[in-house]
Amino acid sequence: MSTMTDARLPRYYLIRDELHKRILNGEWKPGELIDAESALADRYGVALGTMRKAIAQLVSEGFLERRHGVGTFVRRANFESSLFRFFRFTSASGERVVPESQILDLRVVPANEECARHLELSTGDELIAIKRLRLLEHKPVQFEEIYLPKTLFEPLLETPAESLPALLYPWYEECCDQVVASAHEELSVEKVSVEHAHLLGIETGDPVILIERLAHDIAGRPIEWRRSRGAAERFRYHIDIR
Amino acid sequence: MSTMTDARLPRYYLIRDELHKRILNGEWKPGELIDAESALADRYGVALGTMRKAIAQLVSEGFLERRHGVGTFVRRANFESSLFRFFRFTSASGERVVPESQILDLRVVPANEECARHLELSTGDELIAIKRLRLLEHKPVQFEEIYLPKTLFEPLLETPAESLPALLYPWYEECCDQVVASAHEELSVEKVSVEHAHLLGIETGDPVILIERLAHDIAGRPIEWRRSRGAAERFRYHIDIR
DNA sequence: TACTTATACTCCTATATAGGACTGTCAACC
DNA sequence: GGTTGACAGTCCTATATAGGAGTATAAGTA
Repeated sequence: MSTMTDARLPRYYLIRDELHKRILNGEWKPGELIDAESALADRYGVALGTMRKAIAQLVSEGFLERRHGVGTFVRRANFESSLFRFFRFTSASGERVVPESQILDLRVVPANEECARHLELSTGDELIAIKRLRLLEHKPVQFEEIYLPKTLFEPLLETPAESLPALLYPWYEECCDQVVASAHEELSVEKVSVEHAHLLGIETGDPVILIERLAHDIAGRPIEWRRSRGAAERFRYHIDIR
Repeated sequence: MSTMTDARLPRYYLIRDELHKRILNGEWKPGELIDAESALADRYGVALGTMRKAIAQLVSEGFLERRHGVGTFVRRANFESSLFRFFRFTSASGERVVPESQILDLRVVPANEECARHLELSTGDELIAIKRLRLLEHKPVQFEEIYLPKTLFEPLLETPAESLPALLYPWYEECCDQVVASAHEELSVEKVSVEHAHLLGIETGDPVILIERLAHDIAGRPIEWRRSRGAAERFRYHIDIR
């Protein structure tokens, strides 16, 4: 709770930290109304403008939300938003679609060197390994290999594979108490292997997009390593430069 | 944008519009220093805080950039995030290099439907079309097709192709008074054609990354349409989410 | 010449204050 | 009972003012 504030930092920033702490330690819960900015300014002994700047900071960081004439609220965590950058499938009508999931394999395996490195484990540590196809209109669009540290995802082993949902992250949260808060994605292209061509229903030698993806929890610990392959043909990615 | 200011809008927002106009109409060019905020506050007859808020708005929109103790500048496009940066173009010593340019063709052509659409011209309007190879240690790594509206780039036609630099945007700025202020890039993958395979020195059927880029001036008018192809093997894109 | 210092300019933080704009509630009215 | 309107509470805009912090340049000094 250190008020050992570094005096060289601006005041509004120190107050941002104080408020931030009160959110993180649960004093103000998601969705709740916090004190009025004028009250907070008094309470912290700063001018209104300074308090507003501190709050504005937290708003821009996504922790708070203001409603004119009503109050300032702790923002509900908004996962689901788009922790995926690539492979966002859209239907003919243009809206986002979640491909169905068909589990091909689910077993406990010892971590190989690559998985261990990414998940920050030791080679040989137990992992849950999932292989699955993602389908759109019953046609395969993606083949995924997913690796999870067994210690964190025990409940998954007591779940029949058929009842795992297509969207895994909400399920991780509900059943394993593991929240994915950030991710790193790497995209490359390869010529499809015979095995993958067969799974994806494309010609041998066609290009596939390979996405390697490491997901982290709030504390930044890696909790899921995933490799997805899909036909490159329809793939598009775009960015704006300013 | 327009001075038909709606008095119901906040003042700082109206001033944002005024400043925005001065940027768009070229009074302040990209990279240039604008007036001090105190001077602007006087000039527009508002308090300093109000002017700062207007400027903050434009900063967050990416039009301006502040430098403490120095001044406020019109922001230049930052190509750090360009998709091109994810091609592995490194010299033997390991540092990033700008591939050399070898012009294969430069001529005036009538716009086809696709170019006309992107550049917001009419089919048949005159374009300057450039085809060139990008080389690294004398080996081709990228093939580019570039289309420019002839009316904006006349000086280019009086320049011998050999003397065009590898980096064109600074040259556009210097010789044609055209500043690239933003761009849109789209990535896709294709199996290389026989022609491109030959140019790039790769096997027929190998995957290539196709990047299409539309560059705009400060007012948002399209000024260059570019299509680049490079071996997918050298390409690896990565991104942090959240 | 080479280094230090002054200084003048920039943006940045912070205060105190006044009133406007928006929202939800509750009492008064028809 | 349903509508209206006052009201209190919230965030929002705007002003005026003071001094701090960072930067570049020019003047002064060894």
